[in-house]
Formats: sequence, C-alpha cells, structure tokens
Amino acid sequence: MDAAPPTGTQLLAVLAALASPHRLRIVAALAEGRSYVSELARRLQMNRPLLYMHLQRLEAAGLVVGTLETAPDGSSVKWFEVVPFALSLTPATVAAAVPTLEAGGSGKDEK
Amino acid sequence: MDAAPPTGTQLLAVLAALASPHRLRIVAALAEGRSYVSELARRLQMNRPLLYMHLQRLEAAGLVVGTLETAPDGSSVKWFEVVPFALSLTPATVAAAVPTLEAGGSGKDEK
DNA sequence: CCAGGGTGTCAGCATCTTCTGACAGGGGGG
DNA sequence: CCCCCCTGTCAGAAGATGCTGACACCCTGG
Repeated sequence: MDAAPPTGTQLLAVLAALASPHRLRIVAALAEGRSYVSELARRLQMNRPLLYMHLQRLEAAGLVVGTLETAPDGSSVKWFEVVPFALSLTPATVAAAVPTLEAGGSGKDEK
Repeated sequence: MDAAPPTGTQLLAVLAALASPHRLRIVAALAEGRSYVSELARRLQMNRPLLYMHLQRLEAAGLVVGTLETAPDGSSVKWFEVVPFALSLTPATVAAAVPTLEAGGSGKDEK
C-alpha cells in the first residue's frame, strides 16, 4: 500500500514543494511532532501569512495535513502534522514518471 | 551503492534541480542513453541556450555529467550522461538533513 | 567563398515565486 | 470596556527564474 508510482505531475509537485529551505525546515519541525500555525511561526521565526502559504503548498503536495480543531470552548486551532511519505529518487523512477507528465489525456506535442 | 547522507544544502540543490518539467524530461531522456546538447535540443524541441542552462543546473547538482570530447578531426561534441543517483525521500531523511542546512557559504546570517 | 554542424556566452524581457504589512473575523478573561 | 490568543485573506513590493534571439568562435566539405 506504499510506494505507488506517482504520476509525473504528482512527482513534480512534491519536488517543487520540497525545493525550498523554509519548507524543508517546516517538514523537519513537523517531523518532531504536530504543531499549529502561530506556534510554528514563532518557533521558526517567520511571518504567519508566509508560513501559512508554505503550509498550504506542502499540503497541496500531500506532504502534510492540516486539521482545524475547534475546542469545546469555541476557540479554533489548526493542527498540522507530517504525512509519512516515502519516495525513491533515481534515474529510473524519474524516467518512469516523465511519460505521465502533463494532462495525460491526449496530445503529446504541447508547446 | 553510495547511500551517503547528503547535507541539507546538497539535498536542496538536488530537489531544486529536479523541480522542473524540462529538467525531469532531460533526465529521462538521458536515462535512455547519452547524448549531446544540439542533438538533445532537437529531440526535446527546445532552444539550445535554454537546454544548456538546464544541463548546467543538473550538472551543478551532480545529477548528470558532461564531457567535452574532441574528435581526432578536431570537431568538439559535449556528451552528457546521467549519474546513477539514488536518494530516499522521507520525513526522517529530511529532518536529518535540515540541521546541516547552510545559509549560503559565509557571512550571510538568517534573519 | 559559402553552407552546415558543433560549443559557449550575452543582454534583455516575461513571468513566476517569495515576502511583508495590514486587514477581516472568532472567542476568552481581567 | 480593553487586551490577549487564534485563523484566514489580501494587494503589492521585491527578487529570482525561465526563456529568446543574436552573437562569438572552431572545424569540415562542396
């Protein structure tokens, strides 16, 4: 149930999501345990809106998941945790993913 | 079998190098066999200067190697081939690499 | 001489991402 | 009342990146 070969587009999204110092740091921080936006922003010393954007990017790539938890007293806190992803990066896996790049419906010469 | 743990900076370079549709396509094309700049540009239908830049990026990240071969008749052809890299991408490997992230060689301090 | 194939580099433009400050709100407690 | 905690969204500056056409050069063959 793991290591399902990602489509080229999916692989690209993951790579693009991880290709940033801040986002790497965020993943590393979440790997040690869940946290919420404001707390994480304080720990990593970055603006909340900025961190918010990065978290959304990571979530869009499927690397982290966010859950808005509303406590019984009504206050809302959005918890983020890392998804136990695992992907192997080699010339072969890249070559296997590339043909499934782009829409994949038809058209091969798109430029 | 060189599973040497990459430094954060190194990992970031590889990820950034791979986070591009064109560059993924280039790696895939080279995975099927070596080629040289002009020929590859023709096959992938892109400008030579552009492909040249992408190849340099990939080479800087250590994913491909280029060798300028001067034939006995004097004509020069730069052959490129893919390096058999292999890196495992998981929350743990990211967390392990992040502490060795550098802010840019020297002097530059994080804000 | 001229056409053709190759490498390497450049200035400049179009475009995308990143980042910031300020805003909208929700709710709890002195 | 005011102050504190949290989420979510915005316009727009600032900067990095992708991309193009044109140029420099070398060598071979008609």
